[in-house]
Amino acid sequence: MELEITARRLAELGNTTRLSIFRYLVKTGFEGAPVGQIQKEIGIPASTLSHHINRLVSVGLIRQVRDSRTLYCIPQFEVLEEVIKFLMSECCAGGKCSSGIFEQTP
Amino acid sequence: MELEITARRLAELGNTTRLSIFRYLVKTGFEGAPVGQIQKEIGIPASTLSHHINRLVSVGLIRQVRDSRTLYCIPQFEVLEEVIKFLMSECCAGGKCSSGIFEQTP
DNA sequence: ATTATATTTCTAAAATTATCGAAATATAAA
DNA sequence: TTTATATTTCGATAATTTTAGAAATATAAT
Repeated sequence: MELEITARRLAELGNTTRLSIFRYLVKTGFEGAPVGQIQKEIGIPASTLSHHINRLVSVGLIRQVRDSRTLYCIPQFEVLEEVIKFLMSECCAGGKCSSGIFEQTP
Repeated sequence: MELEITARRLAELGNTTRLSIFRYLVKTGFEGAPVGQIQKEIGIPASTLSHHINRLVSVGLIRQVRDSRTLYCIPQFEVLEEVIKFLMSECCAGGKCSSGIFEQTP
């Protein structure tokens, strides 16, 4: 179950366009950014952008809030954290990582 | 460039079968496991498994070492680390994560 | 040499994803 | 109420991925 949802989230992040979108949103922080602003940044047709944003929303990596005509996309840091945690579990946490830079504080 | 390769790696991890494979290998640690052992664990046809393993190899998440007839698959923790680092950059490192559990040691 | 084991390559079908123009919807401004 | 802005839905096509049986290869054991 957790593996399934994590795989889906990783898959959604595993596309250049979507990773760019998500990264841009992360850069904008907690307020996120309107779809139109993302479009200016990424430079793809609105329908294509909408499709990719929907996929990110579908796995919870983005939440949307409407302010009149403008639809804000807000990155869900907690969800990203869950993904990172999954990747780290049994790896860094288990002391298997070479560098140790991800050692969790006890 | 970094975004491209990271997206490809995320995409490879973003498949239930491959994530299971990779996770199993991570569990086995630095020695990794033979293809046949993975097959017993995951339970899919050899040709399908071979395909998925190849994809993981293609992005560097797995390295293969042959010992006579047996081909060992070894998880590349450093590569996984790179992926995690990318996801964390401008997020946790920038102090945007809610929990702070990923705060890097200064 | 023959047989057994481990794994891959080939091939082909089914499923999913990506792309984008055109039309539709929703909300606000004139 | 007409027009403009912001974004989505529809529909269709191209591209990629997934799946797996059958045949091939590679290496070792008998």
